[in-house]
Amino acid sequence: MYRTHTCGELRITNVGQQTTLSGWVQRTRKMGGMTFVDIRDRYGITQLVLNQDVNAELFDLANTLGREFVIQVKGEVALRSNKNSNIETGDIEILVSELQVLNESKTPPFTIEENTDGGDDIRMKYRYLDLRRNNVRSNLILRHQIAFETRRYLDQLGFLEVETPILIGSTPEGARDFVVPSRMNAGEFYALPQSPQLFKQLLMVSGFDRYFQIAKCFRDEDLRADRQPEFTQIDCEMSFIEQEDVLNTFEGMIKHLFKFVKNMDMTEAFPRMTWHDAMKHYGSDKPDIRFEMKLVELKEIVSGHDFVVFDSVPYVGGICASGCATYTRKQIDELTDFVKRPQIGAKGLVYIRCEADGTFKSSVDKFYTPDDLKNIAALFNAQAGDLILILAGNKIKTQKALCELRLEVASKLGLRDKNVYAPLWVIDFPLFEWDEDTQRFYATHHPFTSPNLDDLPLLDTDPGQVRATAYDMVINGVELGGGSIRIHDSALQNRMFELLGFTPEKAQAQFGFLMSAFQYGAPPHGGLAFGLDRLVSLFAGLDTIRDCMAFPKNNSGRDVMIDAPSKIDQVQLDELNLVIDLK
RNA sequence: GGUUCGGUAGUUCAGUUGGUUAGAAUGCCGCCCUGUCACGGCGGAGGUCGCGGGUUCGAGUCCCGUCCGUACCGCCA
Repeated sequence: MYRTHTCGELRITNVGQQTTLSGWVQRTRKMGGMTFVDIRDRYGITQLVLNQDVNAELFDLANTLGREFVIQVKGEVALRSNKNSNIETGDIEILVSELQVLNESKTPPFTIEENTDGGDDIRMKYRYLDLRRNNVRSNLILRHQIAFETRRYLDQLGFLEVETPILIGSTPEGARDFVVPSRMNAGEFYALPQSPQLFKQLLMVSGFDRYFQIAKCFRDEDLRADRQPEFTQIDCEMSFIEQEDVLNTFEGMIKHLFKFVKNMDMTEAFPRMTWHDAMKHYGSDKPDIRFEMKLVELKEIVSGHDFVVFDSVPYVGGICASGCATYTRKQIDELTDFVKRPQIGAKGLVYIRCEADGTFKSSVDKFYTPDDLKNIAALFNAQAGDLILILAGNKIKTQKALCELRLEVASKLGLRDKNVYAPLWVIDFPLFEWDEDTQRFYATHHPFTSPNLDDLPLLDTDPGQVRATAYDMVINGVELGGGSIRIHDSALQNRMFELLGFTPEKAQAQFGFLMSAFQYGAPPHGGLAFGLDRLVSLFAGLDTIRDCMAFPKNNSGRDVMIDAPSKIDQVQLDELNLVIDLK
């Protein structure tokens, strides 16, 4: 028997018992005639003690142990004379009577500790060592708990977990597909699913009624801290429901997870905000509502004062940074540089300082009287001591820039506390987005999203104004998940394809199976999907989803541990009828 | 495709205006140390300054190119 206990479970009540432990050497401390060894496993750390006077041979062996050696020890659990309150097993130690080295270890390239000395690069190359670290492992434990509680909640509500294929066909809309060549069908390719979207709708046609799946999804796009080429969705679909049913069911799921994973009670109903209001007040379709600082539109009030910057643009807006009137010139310059970065793209930044004495000081004093400034400040409800920051330009771009500025200022003010969770639903997304480059409409969500039935007449007159029955759940400015009520009527679906520029033939070729299925009695249905990785990283307070995945890929989509992707043998290429022609 | 920051000891980093033998911490090795727990003390080893070219009497440092990594923009229905 390798062990009778784990390295994390022995307590003062075990004193006097004989025990056998197995684990990794965390560290040894040599005191001369006495050596302490910390032995670690997934459950914790226990101190071993060896005394030269008691057993010199054992003592010498212990002094040869290196970090990360795998050892087995037997001995008596004893009370420590000097207790360590920092660890759970700190009241006891093991008086070692037998010691066996199960496996030696090379010195690891970085230390296996909470605050490791390894950078991301080296940690990813030796990810199996990185995963021995407490904080990384605890993220995976959290992930397990979330997945487990998700299954428990949905099972209780009668949802069935159904697996859908990984090797499917390519679809033109949406993200770039990962593609897999078919040996048995020369010259043809599978694609990996971007999501199980079509399959879950087909399951509704099959009468499965309530489906979910914790599903791997694949998108071949450039990566970010919160984007990996393969990621996991909690994918759900329901029949005979309306938007309200979906929102309630999955608001309940998130509350369940907060309760059973984070032990936090979320009793309030999640607020709902239309997409239109989200853009107007926050400049974003995923607003962070942990704090207010809403965007205020100023075009009307600031126009007509001969200030050409404001007069010549379609949109002027600002935010009020409370308590920031004390910002120095240097701090304001930093904010100006921030918004002028090419990624944000503002031309400049105008400020109005609401001084403590009730007067106003601004960078545009030349054009506005103290009364003008007072009226502007009133729109923000600004108090003495606040700082108003104003941007001007193209409406969408400037709102986006204000959104970034708002988040930046909030970060500086400490308003983005990771322990505070502010969820909401964003609803009433537009059904279509117009693309200037290709001069056509694209589906904002996807082509199977049902229009809001009240807006059906607009489909013919002004498609850009049609609202979709689509919804996103947003927490702390992170889009955690989203979905829609789907079209279940093939005539309406055909109309959608038409508006999206599909010819009937192309629609038939791409989605014929779905259109056929819909002719055999498709129930009204809808659903959504949550990003499991984002959910876990939000719960764990991580800045990147990589640290809640066991084996993530780097920014270039490489797995630096196994060195993938990689070249393949000519034999394999020949089998697949592939010729490499690098440009 | 673009923008930003970075690449120096096993690791994390410092390195002045371009100037003698490139430093620190940590890890590693050796010796000492009987109550440590980030133990402590003494000593030691350890470097293709990412790579290639250029400027210069002289380049870790300046210039050009390139590769790699990071965050972001585009992209991600």
